[in-house]
Amino acid sequence: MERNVDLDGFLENKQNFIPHLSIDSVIFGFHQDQLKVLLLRVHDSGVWSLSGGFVRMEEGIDPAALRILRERTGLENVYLEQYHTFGHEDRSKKNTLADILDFGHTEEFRNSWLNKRFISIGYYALVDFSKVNPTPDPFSDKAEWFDLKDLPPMIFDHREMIDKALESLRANLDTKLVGFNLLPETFTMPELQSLYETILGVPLRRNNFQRKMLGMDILERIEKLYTGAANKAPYLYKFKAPNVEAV
Amino acid sequence: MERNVDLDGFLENKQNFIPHLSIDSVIFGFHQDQLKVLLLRVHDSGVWSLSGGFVRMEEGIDPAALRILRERTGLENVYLEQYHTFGHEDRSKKNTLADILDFGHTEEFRNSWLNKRFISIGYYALVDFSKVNPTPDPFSDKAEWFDLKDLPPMIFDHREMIDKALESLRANLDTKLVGFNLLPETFTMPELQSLYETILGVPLRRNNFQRKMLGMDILERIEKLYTGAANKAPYLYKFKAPNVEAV
DNA sequence: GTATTATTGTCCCAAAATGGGAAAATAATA
DNA sequence: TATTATTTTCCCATTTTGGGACAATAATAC
Repeated sequence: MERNVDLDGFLENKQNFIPHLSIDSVIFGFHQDQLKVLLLRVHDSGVWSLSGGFVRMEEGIDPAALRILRERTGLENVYLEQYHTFGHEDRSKKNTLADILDFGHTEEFRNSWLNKRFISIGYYALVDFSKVNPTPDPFSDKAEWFDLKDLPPMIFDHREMIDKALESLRANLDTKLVGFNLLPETFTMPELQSLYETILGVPLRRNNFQRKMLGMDILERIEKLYTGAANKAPYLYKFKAPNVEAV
Repeated sequence: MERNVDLDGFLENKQNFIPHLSIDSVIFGFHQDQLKVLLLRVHDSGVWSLSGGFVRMEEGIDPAALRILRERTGLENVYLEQYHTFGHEDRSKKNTLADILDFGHTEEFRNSWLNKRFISIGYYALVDFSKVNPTPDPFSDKAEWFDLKDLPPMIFDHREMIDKALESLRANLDTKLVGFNLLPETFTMPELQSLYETILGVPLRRNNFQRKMLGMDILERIEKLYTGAANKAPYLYKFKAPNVEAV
């Protein structure tokens, strides 16, 4: 079965990437009170992967991660954080690309640098869901958001990479005040609370949550009110400090 | 100037290491109320480095880090934690080995895989100072403990690697109860407090520190008392949970 | 208009955790 | 037996957190 997958120069590593080393990013978004991750479907398969890529010989790893992210989302300024490097000896031995992609030049692929053992540097990105333009890469034919609680089969160890990214995000949520990067410019207090509840996986109390957030003096209350329903309209807030600092 | 530095097979990568990828470990110890790091002196130079090494083609990165650690300290079971991967494009362009080591086969070295750009996975280890047997590696002629507040000139970006490791250690100190790995089996409360004060860099209150530690129900009080001076002898404690869990 | 309903925003008090001073205990020495 | 230095415990004031109740308000129902 011949599939028209264009790996322009990839198989021969014409772009001069560092061998055995990759970058994978868990792209988090928040939509309809759910935490989402952007995944790529490996060509004509039921197997999905994180947004990944390789590091050029003269390129820093942070710039490489940002470049890859730009290509998958269209976004220039994203909050990005390196959280763990995955290097178990057989992390890429299950659900390998060679197993999934059986297009024409299979033999060429199996022997190429792409089919070797890889150590992958894990990043997670926090983006404004509505601003993302999901774009597949040469290994995939589709880019789609998935609910974190309903993930599809995934390539390699990408499932564990997501789990660990969520763990890191949780740990950083309070200390680094990082959640705002998942929301649009302005938001209501219930929206912010829902975000925190979803990430942490626990319900929080309205009154105490509001007290804590306002007490930190990081929110600016926009005077205008929100369009609404048959009840009191919530205020809109914006985050005082500019979003996006990490990396 | 010809120096007798034996890099048996290193220059030609006979051991089949993954190119462009290294591991560096910040080995922390605690001695005389000071936080120490174990450093290696690059052959006949005033420049020092962390304990580092490379990953074999079929070897996981955690086992590789443990192997390197074993070679430098003689210890089998050490608390080891991966904290950050350093991959700035010119992180290895200052104080390079080629600059420092000017032994006979300089030309061979300059052209070898060792003199290329490296991405380094950073670990930190917490060890019982008294149990370590410091041992240099093929690139160094001396292994020595340094006070964290009095570090010598260091190769590459190893100084920043230490700074960032300390940052991570501080962040993990309370949540992961990791400090006990720096002490011997049994210790007194003032010793434990001194450890915390030294790592965190702030003075703590005796009474409240003790309340907090005892309140967590992780310490077992050994009934025997400590040999002493002209005052009340402190109790000895031991950590209930077995040390060494990470990695 | 007035009452109703569903939320949001605010207030208050009890419980728990923390800061910080002082007293009790004790091992050696004078 | 008193003194000294240090460890351990106790206690109270302050701050933070948990949790219930009430006031405010935007649309709808009457």
